[in-house]
Amino acid sequence: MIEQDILKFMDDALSAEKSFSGYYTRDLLVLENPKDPAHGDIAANIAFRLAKPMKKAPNELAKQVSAALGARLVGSGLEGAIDAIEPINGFVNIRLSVKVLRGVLSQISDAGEKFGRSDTRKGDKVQVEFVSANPTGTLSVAHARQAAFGDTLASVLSAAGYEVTREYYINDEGVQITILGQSIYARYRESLGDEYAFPENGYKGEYVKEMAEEFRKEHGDKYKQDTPENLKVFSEWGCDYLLKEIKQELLDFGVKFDVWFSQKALGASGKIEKTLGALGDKGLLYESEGALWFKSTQFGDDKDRVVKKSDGAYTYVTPDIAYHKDKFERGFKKVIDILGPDHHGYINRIKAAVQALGYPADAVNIIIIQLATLYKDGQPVKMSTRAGEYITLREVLDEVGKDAARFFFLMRKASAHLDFDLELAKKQTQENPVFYVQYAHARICSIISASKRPEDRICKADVELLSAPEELNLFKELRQYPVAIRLSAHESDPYRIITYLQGLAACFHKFYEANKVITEDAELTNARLYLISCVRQVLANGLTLLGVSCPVKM
RNA sequence: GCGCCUGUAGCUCAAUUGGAUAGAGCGUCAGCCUCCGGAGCUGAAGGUUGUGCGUUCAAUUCGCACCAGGCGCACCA
Repeated sequence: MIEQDILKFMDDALSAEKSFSGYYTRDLLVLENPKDPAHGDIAANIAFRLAKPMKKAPNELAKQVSAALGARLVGSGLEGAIDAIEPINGFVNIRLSVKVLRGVLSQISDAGEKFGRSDTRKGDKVQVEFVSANPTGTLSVAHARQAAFGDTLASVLSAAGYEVTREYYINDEGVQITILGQSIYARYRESLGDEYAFPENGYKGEYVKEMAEEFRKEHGDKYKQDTPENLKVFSEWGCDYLLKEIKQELLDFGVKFDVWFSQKALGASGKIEKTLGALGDKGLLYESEGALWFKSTQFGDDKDRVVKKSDGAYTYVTPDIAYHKDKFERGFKKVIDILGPDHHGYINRIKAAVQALGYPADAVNIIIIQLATLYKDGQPVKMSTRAGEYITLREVLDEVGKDAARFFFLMRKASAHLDFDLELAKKQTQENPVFYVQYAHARICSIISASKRPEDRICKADVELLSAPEELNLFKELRQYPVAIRLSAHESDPYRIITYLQGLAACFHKFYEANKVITEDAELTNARLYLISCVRQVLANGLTLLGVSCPVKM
């Protein structure tokens, strides 16, 4: 990469410069991309950092640095790559040559769908756990955003070179599952024509009635007696039924998990007891008021937590602590938990447990995904969990389709509330950002097809013919794609890919308005077809990362 | 009461993690099709970045205190 070469060149030059000796060190050298094109392609703020210790004006130093670099440019091997090194406002601005900027095209056509990916972290195992909704109902909008986010974050990390596992933790035993079984059972009795009291905290949704109906069709009145054995059958049947539905919904949303991890299996393996044993051996457990407590305050939690209630049952966190221990024992260096905003209070508990078990606190990264508010006709769509009424993932999918849904859920950073305008997501016009980006892709395909030259026959053309301002802008924009991936992985948030794609699409549309691709000039036509096929490749790479399709026609 | 998140143009949001004149889309107003997809493009108007201190050569970004909104604070899951 040219940035690395320039960094090394500058470091060598500045280290050798006598007037800076004693002041300059490598860590002061930071390169950035100026947003104003008048400031060149790469900028260094080194002069500001040297100003204080050297007691000199920044711009004075910027001039000195520029002169020192300029003097060493010839013979450095970079003389063809750098057009200018100039001090402005205390910054040292470097302008790359058109030749270097154009170089991105061959990088793209050589790497193809791998362009933007990196393998520098090969072997770093990362786990992304997300959705993990209790199988007691279908998935909601909140889960939908978590699903889009988790799946795409996993893709981004994988593009950044990590070895990623997507995992879903199934809460397939415990109080909620018992209540689910009771709820189905009650509806089952109703469908058999019996009077039967519906459980107080039961699941009141319509789907429970449908499930009971289904169950009755399968088994008749065979499970009519309300024995504990029979109720267990309802719990297990219901859990399996809903899990199957959840899996299908996620598949339709383009989300596929590598591992479905069962809490029941975790319990059966004895790992929960083993985990408590491990904590006990470290002296981190104590008994009080008939319950067993974990000294989580030793690791930054606000209060100690009960792990075993006075009635002998585990609390919600206990299996989760064992689960996290199991994650690390499976070799994950980094574990990412994606949770809903109702889990704020949970972060410190898990972090405390992870540390107590001997792993660093930052080995687990807990990301809270804020809620999305759906808007219809300019009005927020009411969400209510009471009486089992809520907007489901399925409804959003049916309403706007997979592409728009995924794109919209990812548009904002996870920590921000998201307004999701259902009308806008459906619109096939320029106002709709997902169509704006897809349109650019389709438009390129259309031009290539009109050129009567199949894409696989478009080869490296005479790129020196490409020098229009809009073409230079495209080179610069294309160069930023790997940066967008790197930042996105670093911040653990894919929204930046969306921002990037919107920018690239805009750059392309501007190019299109100003320059005709297919002309009488065969050489220029070739060169421009080559350029737009590179743009298409990068748009496709980005959209694929998001799980959004790349239409050839719209 | 305590904790987390958010506050930027009329609306929805950016701003390369502390950089240069805070940028896009929608909406408003004014333009661009004999032409590869007008599902696009060009221009104008629109700002005390919630408020106040502070740190810094430099603050939308970091710290503190307020203000406003959202969400959490169980021997529930």
